[in-house]
Amino acid sequence: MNIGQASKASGVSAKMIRYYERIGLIAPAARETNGYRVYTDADVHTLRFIRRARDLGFSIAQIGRLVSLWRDPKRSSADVKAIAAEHVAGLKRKILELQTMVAALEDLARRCHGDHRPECPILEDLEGIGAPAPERERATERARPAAAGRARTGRAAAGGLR
Amino acid sequence: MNIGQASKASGVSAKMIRYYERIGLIAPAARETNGYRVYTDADVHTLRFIRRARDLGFSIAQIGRLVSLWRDPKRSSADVKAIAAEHVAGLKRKILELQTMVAALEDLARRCHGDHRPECPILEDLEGIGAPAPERERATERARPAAAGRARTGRAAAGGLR
DNA sequence: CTTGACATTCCAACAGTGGGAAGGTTTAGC
DNA sequence: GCTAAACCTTCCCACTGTTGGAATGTCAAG
Repeated sequence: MNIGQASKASGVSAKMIRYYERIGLIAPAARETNGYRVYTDADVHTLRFIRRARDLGFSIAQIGRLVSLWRDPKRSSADVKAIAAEHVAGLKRKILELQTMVAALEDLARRCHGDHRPECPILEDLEGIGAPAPERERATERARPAAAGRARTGRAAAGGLR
Repeated sequence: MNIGQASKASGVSAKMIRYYERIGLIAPAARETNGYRVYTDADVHTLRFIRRARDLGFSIAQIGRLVSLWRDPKRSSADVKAIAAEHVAGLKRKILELQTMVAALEDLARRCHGDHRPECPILEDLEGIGAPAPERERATERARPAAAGRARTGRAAAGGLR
């Protein structure tokens, strides 16, 4: 089976299959004399596993661990469950973060007339009008009780969630 | 004011300030004779605006539009509101996507013993045991009613959501 | 033999952000 | 006046995944 067939059969694009091979998530495929990669049904099975795991939002690193466990007959289901739990925790953190944004935005949007006039509570909020205290160094010293800091850090980390 | 002070005053890292300048989100800063960037209070104000917008999850592109509107005295609040609404819609889509994952994962985790034994419903799901039909081209033809397709596309796009 | 559908590799881009190197400046202390 | 620390500058790389394209090679059908 060529990469195109494996792609169709697994739902993973050929580009991604090559990428997964390159980063070591899957073993290098065998090659035909012409250099074409060859795939077996077992390979497709693995690719489908990966595809499904990606659909569930697991990171590549987590999928690597899941695949190892999957291949290991002596695995403990506890180890699998731990990875899932870790991932769920990350998802929930992310969801909360997004929900916080939605709540703030919907509140602002509700108060915005949304007409031809320029006055707009959304811009006023971004501008910092409604901020707790108007001191000069507000942005750093600000009351934002660690929420700001975590939002920052969380952003990079959360973006890395996937 | 040097970039370091502007960074502290705005809560935007110096790295990011330079980056925002490079991609054109903010105008190139004036330079001192030594080549150092100089910032005014107005610049810091803009940076704080951007910072707050990032905290609310707006993309750089959206922030660019928001800043333009902010600067435009003849703006319509409707335009601002539309950007916010667009963003909220994206956030909600993302939240739903993540919640769907959480629901599936929690269901699987609930059914997983999580002990020393290898049997694991989580791996079985990933493997495709519970899949609707075992035909060869399941993954592509699959009933996954556009949810998979959107998840795929949505992933790149959603990753790009913020 | 040509054409089209494959395959290959390599390079770039996306969104943001952090890290660091290699170099120039300024400032404070001595 | 010298030195060290704390700045600043530019440039390149990394991350996460995924897609796109270019340049080139191969195979099958007409």
